[in-house]
Amino acid sequence: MKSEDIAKLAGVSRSTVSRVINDYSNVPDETRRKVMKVIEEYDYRPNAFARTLAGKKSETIGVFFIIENSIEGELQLTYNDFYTAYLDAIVDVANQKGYYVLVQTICKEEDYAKVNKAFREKRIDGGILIGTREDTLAKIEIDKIQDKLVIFDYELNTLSYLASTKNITILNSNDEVAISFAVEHLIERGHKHIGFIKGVESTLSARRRYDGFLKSMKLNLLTVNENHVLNGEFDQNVAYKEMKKAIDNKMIADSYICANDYMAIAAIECLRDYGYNVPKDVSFVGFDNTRSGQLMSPKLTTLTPDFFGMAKKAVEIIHLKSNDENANVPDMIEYKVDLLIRDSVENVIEVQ
Amino acid sequence: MKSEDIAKLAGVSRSTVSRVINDYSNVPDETRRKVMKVIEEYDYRPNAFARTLAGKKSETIGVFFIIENSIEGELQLTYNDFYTAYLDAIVDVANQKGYYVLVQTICKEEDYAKVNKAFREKRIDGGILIGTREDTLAKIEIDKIQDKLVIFDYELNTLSYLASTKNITILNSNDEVAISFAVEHLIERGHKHIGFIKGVESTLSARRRYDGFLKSMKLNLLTVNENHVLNGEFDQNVAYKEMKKAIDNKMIADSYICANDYMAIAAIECLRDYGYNVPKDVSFVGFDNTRSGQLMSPKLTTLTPDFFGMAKKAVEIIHLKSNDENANVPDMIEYKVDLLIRDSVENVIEVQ
DNA sequence: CGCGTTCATAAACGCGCGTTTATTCAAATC
DNA sequence: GATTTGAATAAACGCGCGTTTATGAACGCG
Repeated sequence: MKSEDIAKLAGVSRSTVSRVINDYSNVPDETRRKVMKVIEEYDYRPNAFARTLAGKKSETIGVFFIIENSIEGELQLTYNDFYTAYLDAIVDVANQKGYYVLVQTICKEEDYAKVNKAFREKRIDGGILIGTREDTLAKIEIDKIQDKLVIFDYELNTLSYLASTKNITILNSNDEVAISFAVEHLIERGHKHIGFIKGVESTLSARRRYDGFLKSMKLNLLTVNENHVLNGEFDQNVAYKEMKKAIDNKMIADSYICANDYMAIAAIECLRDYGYNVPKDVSFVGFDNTRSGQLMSPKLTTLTPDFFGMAKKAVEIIHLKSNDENANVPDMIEYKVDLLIRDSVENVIEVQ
Repeated sequence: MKSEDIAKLAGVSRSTVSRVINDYSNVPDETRRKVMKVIEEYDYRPNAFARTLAGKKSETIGVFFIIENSIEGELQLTYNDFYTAYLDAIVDVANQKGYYVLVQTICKEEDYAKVNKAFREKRIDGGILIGTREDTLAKIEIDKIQDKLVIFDYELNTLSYLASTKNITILNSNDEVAISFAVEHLIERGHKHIGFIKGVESTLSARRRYDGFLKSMKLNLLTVNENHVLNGEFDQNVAYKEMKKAIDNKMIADSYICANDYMAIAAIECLRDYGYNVPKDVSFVGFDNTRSGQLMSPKLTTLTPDFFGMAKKAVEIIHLKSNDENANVPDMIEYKVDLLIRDSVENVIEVQ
């Protein structure tokens, strides 16, 4: 069933059918109704390939996950809840707006070509990059696709370069403010000796989260004890070992803010293994709002990025830009991260 | 840059370029090299839309998640680890084989039209259905797309109908055998009073897992204590409440096999909340190998479906069928589920 | 009545590529 | 040397649709 068939059945020409489908104004109601009736009767849908070939948008968004240190034969996305959370939100929002979503993972050096390929072969209207690293942009044909790109949580140090020369939109979680929520929450509950478990320092997220911690502590006139800052490298095993060291050295803080949930969970496990009670002895605040943190006991108090907000904005921006070359879109938008209070922070009773 | 440009630059006709690209045999090495050189020099890629329009495959696979009881504004896929695990594996395998992956979620009644739409508009080479329910097939244009469909974990009671009349391939996890692994593992470690936490009875998974439990217990000459069978409905909150009831009635089994990890985690939390130790007092085996089970303490012993195996086969079948109408593909394949022994099962010391 | 105008719509062209058919030219056969 | 054969490749057509251009009918006005 193609538009020509519809035209014949409706007793009009193919171009009239096309005008009806694309909602052009210069077609009388009478004719429009006649054509619509046939279209509905035969449940006709235009071929998306022919449409795109003839110049229409593909109505498809590409989502590219850049995953470092991926392990052959292991699940890549599932390993990090926030990857799937972003994807989940994007699929939901995009589908609502009538967009198709194409998913690709970039694990190896040569996988970067997938981005260009998707833009050229599939004519995707826009691409969302998640997990972008410092050198990522050098590996894709940035000039050709820059104004169709939305990047989540991109590296700060290249940000100024980008904003001034490229037409890319960056959506960032405001990690610094997020951490200040955590610090203030702990202070309200009587904590003073607040520690921090850091992520991989080469990433934007880790740096901003730690910076936010230092700033917020200073602002609240609390000192940071070096021994209470552990380097967990975003890795549960490393976090466990670091916490073990702290236990051995008897240098345990009242509470720890962690750069992600997984490190918090590992540290809590470690403390438990050596006889401590969480949250009674030590309190914890995580980051990312993973399912694991939600299910554990005590339920982890954590900081939750605005997955839906960012996904929605990303789709909107791609929609806007693909329909208007000169659409005015900000270079960068920061998204608020919410504190989700659950059960891993205890009230500290002051000793008089 | 299109094939015509390449043709001019190489001093041949467009059809010769096409023959080179599609690897036809009737083109001399000399000519082939000449054309290839120009193609590489300009990094030319044929337009996928034009190719598909001209009759080639779209080289795209659709993945459809049917999600019941989805909550507006909540993450759909992330809520169930195994959804993302399947997706993860499919993206990985499909990308390796040069396929694009299109993801859609089906939450509402009208979303079922997305399946037909994707097949017609996007000419996807095949579709994978995950979370299929009894009435799903009635809601899609099954006749038109049946031989391009692979279904994961489909309902048993309609299986015979399907296998005989439709050309659909079903990939199932062998849940019954899986549960027998769990039962035998518990027996080996000295458990005799083995309990079970059931899922939603209307689903294939829940039924097969419980059936497997009953059969395996019988086979091993153990009796099932009715009070040790809890109905958790695949829901962590329900599982918690059911376990609470069991505690109140002092009817706690030595160990529980759970129809999914989330119920196991909730039940363990409940026991802990009321002073029991897991695994010392009560042991647990979960199902699905979620990240949460991997991270908790004690690490959950669980049954893990063959995500990669099923994903690989699904992609292979779609590839096969889309290249050979009469390809001989089995109606159903059962996949082995592995027991992943971790720390949530204790050795029971016999009292002499 | 004759001519310019406007509106509805039909016909024609192009999107980029695969494939079928036609053409060319050289080698081989008689 | 004339004719056939075959390989190489150029030209032409179709995939289904959007869009531009052309056509024709209806209308208004002098």
